[in-house]
Amino acid sequence: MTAEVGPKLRSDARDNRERILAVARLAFATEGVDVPIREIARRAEVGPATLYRHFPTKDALLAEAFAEQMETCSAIVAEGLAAADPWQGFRLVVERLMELHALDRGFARVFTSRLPEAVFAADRDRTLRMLLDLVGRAKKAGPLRRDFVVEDLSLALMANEGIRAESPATRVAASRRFAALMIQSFMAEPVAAPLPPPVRLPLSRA
Amino acid sequence: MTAEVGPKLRSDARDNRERILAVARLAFATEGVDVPIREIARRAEVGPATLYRHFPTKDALLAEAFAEQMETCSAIVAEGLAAADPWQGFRLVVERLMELHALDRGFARVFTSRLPEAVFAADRDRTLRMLLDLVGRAKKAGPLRRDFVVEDLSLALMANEGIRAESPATRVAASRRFAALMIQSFMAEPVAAPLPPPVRLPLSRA
DNA sequence: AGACAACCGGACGGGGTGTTCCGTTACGGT
DNA sequence: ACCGTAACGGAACACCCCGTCCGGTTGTCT
Repeated sequence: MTAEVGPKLRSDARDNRERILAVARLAFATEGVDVPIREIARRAEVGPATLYRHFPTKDALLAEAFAEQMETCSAIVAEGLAAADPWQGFRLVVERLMELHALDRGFARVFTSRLPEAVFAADRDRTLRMLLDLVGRAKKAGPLRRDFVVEDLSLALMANEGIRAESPATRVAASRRFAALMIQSFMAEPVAAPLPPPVRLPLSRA
Repeated sequence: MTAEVGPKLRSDARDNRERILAVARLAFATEGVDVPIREIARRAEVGPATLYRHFPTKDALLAEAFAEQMETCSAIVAEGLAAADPWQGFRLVVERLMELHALDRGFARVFTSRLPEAVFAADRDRTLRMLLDLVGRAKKAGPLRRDFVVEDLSLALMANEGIRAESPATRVAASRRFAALMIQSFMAEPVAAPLPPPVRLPLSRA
């Protein structure tokens, strides 16, 4: 997964490459995908040209930076699929996916778009297929409403992306409550369950 | 509301002003608030300077352009407040607010931000106060869950804003289903109700 | 009809972004 | 220690955005 040693890189080049990726991951996660390339280069103490030599385009950088997050997504769904109770598995998947997306603003954006041309398409489709399986089981087990479709989870993830807040902490808190609400709405024979604490959203500027 | 004749404008100036506003409303609604000023000027067949003479800043244009939408928001809540059944009123408010926000991308953004410095603050607060009243009644009447807070509606509106789609039609359709789901999750003693048709979201680029 | 004020639009300067050119540096094998 | 070459980074390119200034044009009032 994280190997791809490919062509032998010079030591300084390899260092730079990894430093750029680390900086980019942090920046994209906390500030979103709109962080300028130059800024990432600056923080990695590297010239813009160096960055472009390693990643021929911004999409390439995004793809590389989010590869592990994409992997995490698959892992989350796989884990949910492995749960004894399909409904609890589904529920867990929704909660953890939303938390992941709330923690990494950039990844959320990329996941619900098709920014890196088709780099993620395969992974995403694989994940969605697993999810389809899980949904089927959760319906058969009863608690998931029959008219639920996988697209509803995409919808929920997109919606989750709309939640903005000054700090990551409040964003995650808000996202948690939102996830709980969505799960409520996905139940076939719902029973009102307690929610995570409400969050006051102070109308950020962006 | 829509009067404010203020200083007598020359006939051509008044024409331009209204044309700019019409174009701006359309552009902001369909493409969001990030439409460049110059582009709006171009579509209104007017120079940039003319636009700036009428609206000294982009925020001023936004404020003026969305004034009527803001009014509509108040009207929607007022109407919900006037309904015989508070829960039906609340439900209607949620549905209509979300539809309004889905129809007007720019307004949704402005409503959940504080872009025009404090132009909308008063209206928004007034609307929120009415909403608070409605929420109280809907709780007292029973169907609205006790741990619901007004911030949950803000949350839902923000989330609604995250729903992107190529065409306004699919966006509205998706938003409608989303609203139905959210309403489900707001019920104190929920009973699974049928949902609007599911929507396939073809992963737009933006 | 004429004259003045108000209005118009093209052009300007300042700032920001993704991407590329090219002269310089320094790694690493001999 | 040496030197070929991979890798570097600052500057520059092309594009887009905002907000302003200025000389020409047009409406309106006498």
